[in-house]
Amino acid sequence: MNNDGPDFGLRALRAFHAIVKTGSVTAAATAMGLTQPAVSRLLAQFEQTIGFDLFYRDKGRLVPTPDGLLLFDEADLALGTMERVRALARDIADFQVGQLRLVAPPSFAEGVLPDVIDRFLSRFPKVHLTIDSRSVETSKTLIATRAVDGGFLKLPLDRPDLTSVPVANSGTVCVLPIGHPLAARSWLDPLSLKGVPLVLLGLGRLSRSHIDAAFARAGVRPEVRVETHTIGSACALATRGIGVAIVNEMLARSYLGNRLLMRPFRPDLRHEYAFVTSAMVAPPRLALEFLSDAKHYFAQQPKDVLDETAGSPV
Amino acid sequence: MNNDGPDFGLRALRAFHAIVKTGSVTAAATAMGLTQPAVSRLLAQFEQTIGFDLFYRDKGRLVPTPDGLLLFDEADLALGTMERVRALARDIADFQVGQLRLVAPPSFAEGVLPDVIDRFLSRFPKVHLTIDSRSVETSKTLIATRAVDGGFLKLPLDRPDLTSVPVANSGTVCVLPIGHPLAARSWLDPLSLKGVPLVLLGLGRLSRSHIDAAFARAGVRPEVRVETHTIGSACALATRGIGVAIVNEMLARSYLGNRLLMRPFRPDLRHEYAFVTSAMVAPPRLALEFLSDAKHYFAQQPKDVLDETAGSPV
DNA sequence: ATCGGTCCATAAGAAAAGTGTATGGCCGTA
DNA sequence: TACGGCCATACACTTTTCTTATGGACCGAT
Repeated sequence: MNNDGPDFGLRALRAFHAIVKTGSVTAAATAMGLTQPAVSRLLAQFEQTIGFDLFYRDKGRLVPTPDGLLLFDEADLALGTMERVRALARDIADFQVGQLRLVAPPSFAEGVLPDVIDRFLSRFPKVHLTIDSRSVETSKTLIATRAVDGGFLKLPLDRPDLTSVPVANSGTVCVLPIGHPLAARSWLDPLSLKGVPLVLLGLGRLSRSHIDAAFARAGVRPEVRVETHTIGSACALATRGIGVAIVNEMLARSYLGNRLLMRPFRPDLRHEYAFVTSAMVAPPRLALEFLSDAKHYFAQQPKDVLDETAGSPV
Repeated sequence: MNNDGPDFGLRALRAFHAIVKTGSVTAAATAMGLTQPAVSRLLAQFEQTIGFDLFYRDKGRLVPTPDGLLLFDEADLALGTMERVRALARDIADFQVGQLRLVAPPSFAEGVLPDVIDRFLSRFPKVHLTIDSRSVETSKTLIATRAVDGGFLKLPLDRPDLTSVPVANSGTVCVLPIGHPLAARSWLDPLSLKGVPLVLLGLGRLSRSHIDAAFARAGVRPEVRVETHTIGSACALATRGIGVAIVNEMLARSYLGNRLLMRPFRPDLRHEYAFVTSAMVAPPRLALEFLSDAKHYFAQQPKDVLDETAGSPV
């Protein structure tokens, strides 16, 4: 590196600065939280290092030399920027600055995340938060490559380069408009849905195959009226009476409005979501903080509509 | 002072900076002239001080975290300004920057100083040099109050707040045009100057009273044709045959040209000049350097015209 | 003039920080 | 599997830096 020129410590420069500012070694010492001899030595050593006197010793008092004043201006600047480094380090440590990039499924981002985000941002107002919605595979790649800091994905995960922490566990419900004949039942199963127009989503996704399997086991052919891809649209269709939507309960709640209601679907198909980060390295601290908020949020959410309506049908 | 925030050393910051720049602890260590464990420790300690990780430990390699990169930019700046402080300190030590303000009598500044200045400035090209000519009293005050760093004054000095170092010792000569009748003599005294038109200077100054006293002792009334105030003008008058000038020999040399010559004046009235600084504090280093050049200059000047023409008259 | 207070410098021992050598773990590659 | 590069830790040693104690110089006041 640059090895020319005198090499002095930060403390020495600070001592010099403080002496000029306060006008005496003693005052500088108290200002720095040191004893007077310590500062005296610091100064003496600093002067010896740079090779010229910073102060006249005038009857025991220190008076800056022209050289000293010349150096002081520059030292003032340098200490200022050092102070900025310290301040920045503190801010980073306190999450006063920073950036967090996450991915989450659209329904997750629309439904449950806003509350978590609200809490998170109130804790870290200065943090820049980004939440994208991508396809599942893209999300996994983004997380694994650390193009984003983390994200919410549905379990199970098939990739070893991802680390997951389960945060939410939801059942499956049927969403139907108020007044629908089946609304009288406290729960629904494939048999009870025989011939009933359905709105299903996620053709090709794992959760969808579970539904299909449940119907198959019951010997019922599902009357799929519409295939869609977001819970929001499925609920919108259900609202208009186009069909009964069979969806993730937790995510459906946000879209119920006042014209829809839920009834548990049986068998109990579970949807488990996890906060996922790259397995390569430790997740960013902000990601952990966000995860903490997410856990907190889910911890105080009603577990399941099944719990609320536990009991026998009608 | 500001005691909040993490306090880390310059070495730690430099180590962090070097690691990011070189990409590895090992490379940073060689760049800093340290061993790898030393830098490793420095980094570990730095991270502990600021409270968050600067690098991912990815399979044994260090990869900067976003936080680390954030801090790096600021650290880069700070180290840059620290480098500027070091450079300035070095320049000050090497007299690559600085200012020297002196005072000197006009004839001094015109006659002998240019050579000294030449030498001084060739040694310290970047130094800003100021030389003023003021009245003797003003000069003393300027020096004593350190409004200027030093100056050349004629001895003796009557003030205890000034420190003087004799640098030049000159005799008194008569300056007369070539072909003047008295040029035949190898020296002149009041008696030989009886009735000869004279050009004298410094009415009221100490040296003038010495000349008057010499004439008085010889019982000769000086035939003063012109009173003037600078040696330059006295010589100019002498050139035109207006009168014989009795002046400081050393200072007169610069004004002789090719139409004047000097003859020692007897009695031998000495003019002693000293480099004067404030007695309150040590003189600035640049003043001492200038003094050194002045001494060097006078050391290789012919001592006195008396020495050259030592011998008997005619 | 002497005394008390202030200020700076130095000495000496103690505490802290920094450094080098040695060593071990981890990973990628031959 | 062995080797080489990289990082972290352990331990002993050196250097720096701190505090306490002390002395000298100066100023103002009694």
